[in-house]
Amino acid sequence: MEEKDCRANIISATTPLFAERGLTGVGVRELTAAAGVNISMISYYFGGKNGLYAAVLSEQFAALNRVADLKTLDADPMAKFELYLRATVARYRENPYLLRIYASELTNPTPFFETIVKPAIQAVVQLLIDTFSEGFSDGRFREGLNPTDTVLALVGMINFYFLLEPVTREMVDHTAGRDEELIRHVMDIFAMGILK
Amino acid sequence: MEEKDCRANIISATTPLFAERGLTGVGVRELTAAAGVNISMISYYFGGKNGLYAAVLSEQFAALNRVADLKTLDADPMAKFELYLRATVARYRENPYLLRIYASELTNPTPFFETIVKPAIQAVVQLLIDTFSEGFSDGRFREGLNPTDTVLALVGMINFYFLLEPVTREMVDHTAGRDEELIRHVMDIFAMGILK
DNA sequence: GTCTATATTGCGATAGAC
DNA sequence: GTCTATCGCAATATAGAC
Repeated sequence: MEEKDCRANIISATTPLFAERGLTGVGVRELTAAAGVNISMISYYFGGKNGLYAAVLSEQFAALNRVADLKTLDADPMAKFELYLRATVARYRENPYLLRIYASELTNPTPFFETIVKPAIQAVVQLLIDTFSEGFSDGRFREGLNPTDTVLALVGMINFYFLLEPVTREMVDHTAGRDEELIRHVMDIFAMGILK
Repeated sequence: MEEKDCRANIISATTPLFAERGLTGVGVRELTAAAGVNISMISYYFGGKNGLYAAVLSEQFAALNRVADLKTLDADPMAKFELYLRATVARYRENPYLLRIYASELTNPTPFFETIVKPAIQAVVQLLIDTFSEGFSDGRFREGLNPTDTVLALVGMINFYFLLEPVTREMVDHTAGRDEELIRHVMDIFAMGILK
């Protein structure tokens, strides 16, 4: 296998293992077996298990950075919030491992939390706060709302819904077919909750 | 140290380590060093590291089971939702490690997820769904609301707020002094979002 | 009940052959 | 660039002394 393919192949084959068991929960032998490569390839391409994990993390959070496209968009704040919801749901569908790695870094941070994870999430939250402030100064939202709390409420509704999937699997339909209903439902509560 | 004290001491001293680094992220040497006991005490009292972790998990989720008190309470649904919020916030203040272990089990489940974690969370969610249904059949809530989605929105707003603390620490005051404002804010959005 | 000492296994990393 | 073989270390667990 040539270099570029091999590197990418190792990353994609090991992402599910890191997502399900964490950095410390999986060993290099299992990682390389899943990728179908020799054990020494991890050191060769990534300088070690931690280096491979950092590469996995970078790839995952690159997807999150695309939310920044909202900034350049010319739309009113509520439409932007809805686009955020849609982008979030779409991202979790395209990439079923992102949320696990995301939440795993929040609860059991590795050395890469500060450099890769935290800045990426902060950028999204800040973008949403700016969006809220825009609508607030236009007088669209109720008085007395705290921008950060409001934004974190929206972020929490959608993310925790997916995070709880292992627990609520038997209580609610988690297939993509219901995504549209979910988005509408969250937007519904949020809009009624904050609009004048 | 006598038996009962020693057992309890090991559990309380190792809970922070398990919470911050996960079951696989910490070794028995470090665990026993933190508790100030000999390495063999883990096998003696708990039959091994996994047994200790299970004991830690049981203790943590016992706190969660106290939410079931809501069931016997004679109050209207919105008051019950507010009590759920208050109980949740109080629980995370009393026990700063519960949420991390909780979320860690959601993302990187151990063998104890199915037996200890999942049933405890399901009971809380089901209780809130029943509370919602009660208010819905009394005609208090807007038509078109899905009970499960609505309840998960509430659960997500409060839990994800705390989960994001490592990221939002510099953006928002996370001290207990602001808890009352947070609860009021979440209840505000939720009530406006679902009431007729 | 608590200790030391050790058995056993698995880990991550790499030297060196090809 | 990819392999085998192995090094050095840390892991969990426990036997057996006290």
